[in-house]
Amino acid sequence: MSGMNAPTRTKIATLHDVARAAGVSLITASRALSNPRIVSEKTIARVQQAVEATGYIPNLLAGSLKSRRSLMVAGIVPALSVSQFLPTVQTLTSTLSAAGYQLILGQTNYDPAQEDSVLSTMIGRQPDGMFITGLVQSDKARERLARAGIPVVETWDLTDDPVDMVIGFSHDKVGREVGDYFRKRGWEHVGVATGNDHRALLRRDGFVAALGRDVPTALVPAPSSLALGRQALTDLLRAEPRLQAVCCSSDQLANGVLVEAQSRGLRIPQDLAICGFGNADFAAHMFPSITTVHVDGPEIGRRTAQLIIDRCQDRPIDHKIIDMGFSLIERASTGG
Amino acid sequence: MSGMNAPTRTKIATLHDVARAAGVSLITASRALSNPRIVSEKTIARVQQAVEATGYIPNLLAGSLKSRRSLMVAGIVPALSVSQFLPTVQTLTSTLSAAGYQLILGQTNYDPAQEDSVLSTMIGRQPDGMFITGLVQSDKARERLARAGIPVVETWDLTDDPVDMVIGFSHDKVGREVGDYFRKRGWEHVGVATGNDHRALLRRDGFVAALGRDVPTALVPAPSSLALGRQALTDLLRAEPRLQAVCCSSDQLANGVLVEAQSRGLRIPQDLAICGFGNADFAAHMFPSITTVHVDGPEIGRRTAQLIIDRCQDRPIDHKIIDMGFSLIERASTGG
DNA sequence: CTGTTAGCGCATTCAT
DNA sequence: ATGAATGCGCTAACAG
Repeated sequence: MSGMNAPTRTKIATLHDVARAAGVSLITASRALSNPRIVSEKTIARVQQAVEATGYIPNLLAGSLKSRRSLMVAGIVPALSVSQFLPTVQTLTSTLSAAGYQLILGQTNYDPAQEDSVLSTMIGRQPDGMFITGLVQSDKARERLARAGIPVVETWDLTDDPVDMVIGFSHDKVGREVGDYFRKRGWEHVGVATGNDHRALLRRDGFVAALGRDVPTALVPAPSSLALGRQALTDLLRAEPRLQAVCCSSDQLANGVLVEAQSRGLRIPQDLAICGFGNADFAAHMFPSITTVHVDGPEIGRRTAQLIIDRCQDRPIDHKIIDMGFSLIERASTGG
Repeated sequence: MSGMNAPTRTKIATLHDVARAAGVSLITASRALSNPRIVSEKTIARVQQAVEATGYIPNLLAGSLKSRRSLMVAGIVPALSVSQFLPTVQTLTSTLSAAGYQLILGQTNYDPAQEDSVLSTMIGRQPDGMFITGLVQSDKARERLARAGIPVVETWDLTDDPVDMVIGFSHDKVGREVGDYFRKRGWEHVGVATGNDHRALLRRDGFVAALGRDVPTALVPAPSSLALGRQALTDLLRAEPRLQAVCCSSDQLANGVLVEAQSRGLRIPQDLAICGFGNADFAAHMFPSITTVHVDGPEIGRRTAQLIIDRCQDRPIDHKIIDMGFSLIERASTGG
């Protein structure tokens, strides 16, 4: 099996071949496929037949170049493994797909330099719109995006000054609401387990502000995981053996804290209360179920897609800044 | 804020503008950017400066059309939420990215009709290669892929007759190995919790074959989740109250079975043994840790990327069929 | 309803 | 080391 090479690239059918096989002009073949209403039934049938016969698949690169519509939307995520964003990307993809658009995904790995380069490459592919998790930080990137002249939706955060549109919620407010909740429950010895990404740290700041005092914090690298949650609780218990409650920056971390607690024979919530973030699919079904902050990820994806589609079809947009809000869901892990 | 419209699309700089600003010809500007070795330093500097001044971003659509290299690789997954494949897609993306290629993702939602249409659209975008989870089923799709004349890698399964290349493992063998393990452990009352996707069912068939007798089976819709695992155990216990061990088609399901068992006060593994599949990141860190079948997902992604890159650069490929194998990892959930 | 002409932005010839 | 011409495959604009 050594020395094998690529299959011989047989000549690929172009629209030209289809037109010839159908006995019509190039443009008629083109219209029969992309705008059939203005072509006679007979012609359409003959073109369809020619397509079958030749195995023609339209070259979207060429079509997009001429029509200036690529039917692609670029999406930027920190990493695919950040499961937090998956439901959003999922509905984004489906909604776009239903309207004939396709998503091309780029990863930044939480690295600003990569963000800039990925963004440029993406723009170079001439997408009709752009989805971004978080806010675009660098001024250079903001300007490039603005100049691209396409709809851009920043998500999972809020700002008064988006590149174009923004749809998300305030991480500071999330932190404060959880902080208030912890304060009201009267726990004295509280800890935080948080990823080191920008938005998680914003939530932690809000949490601390609402609590009115600093608290022991276990900082773990993003993306977070169950294993990191176990480690975080281990660290927190070392720093504060009397720990009563832990606020986590994700449900994955909360899950890890829960498992580590159970492995130490701690009862949840009597010995240790746990709060997560994100309302992941498993949070409601753990034993005990996990108190968390619900954010409507799927809806963010759906509305982002709709905003982009509307813009592409020149429909007016009502609001450039959309606050999706959030809600604290009290479950068994905090005795709710 | 009503009636807002798209930002006015300012004229976007093309290579023509850059060339004019730099006082060189179009092609010299092109070479300065994409093949700088054959251009004088002075010229390169002037072109770079012109790029900065104009904010030029190359139109990759146009470049790809002419050069017949899009630097894109298409990937097909059942759904992004199938976390099983995420590590593979992750390394695939990174490895491709390091070589200058970008991944465009398509979802089939486990629907053959969607698979065909997504495949065509993908081919139309002129990718330089294609990654597919599972084997391509329909003959039509196989032929289209073959005609596209690009490297195609089917993954996470094996076959003697791939469209082009295949890299994965035998699901039948996985099922048999787990079945043998269960048989040797001497459990009498055994159940299966499985997703209803093709590959999971292949593993179940192997499991049953090795066990030598049929067993109660809880069938859940793909993609599987913790909640579905809880439901599956509930169903299995109703069918067989004396249940001693459960074989699950994913670690997510196994996790759900574990949680449901714990919520019923069952001890793992004394009252119920559990085996998963996939060796998800959390499997080793659960309490108790989950026995599972390890598959090297990241390596599948890496090697797929390498195969595609090698083909694109006309390097010979050693093997078109690569068996990655798998290994049963015995952990606490089966008393290992 | 159908056809002709032109050109999207770039890279691959071939020339110098 | 640089440039002029050509065309990738398709669709928008204007004919008929």
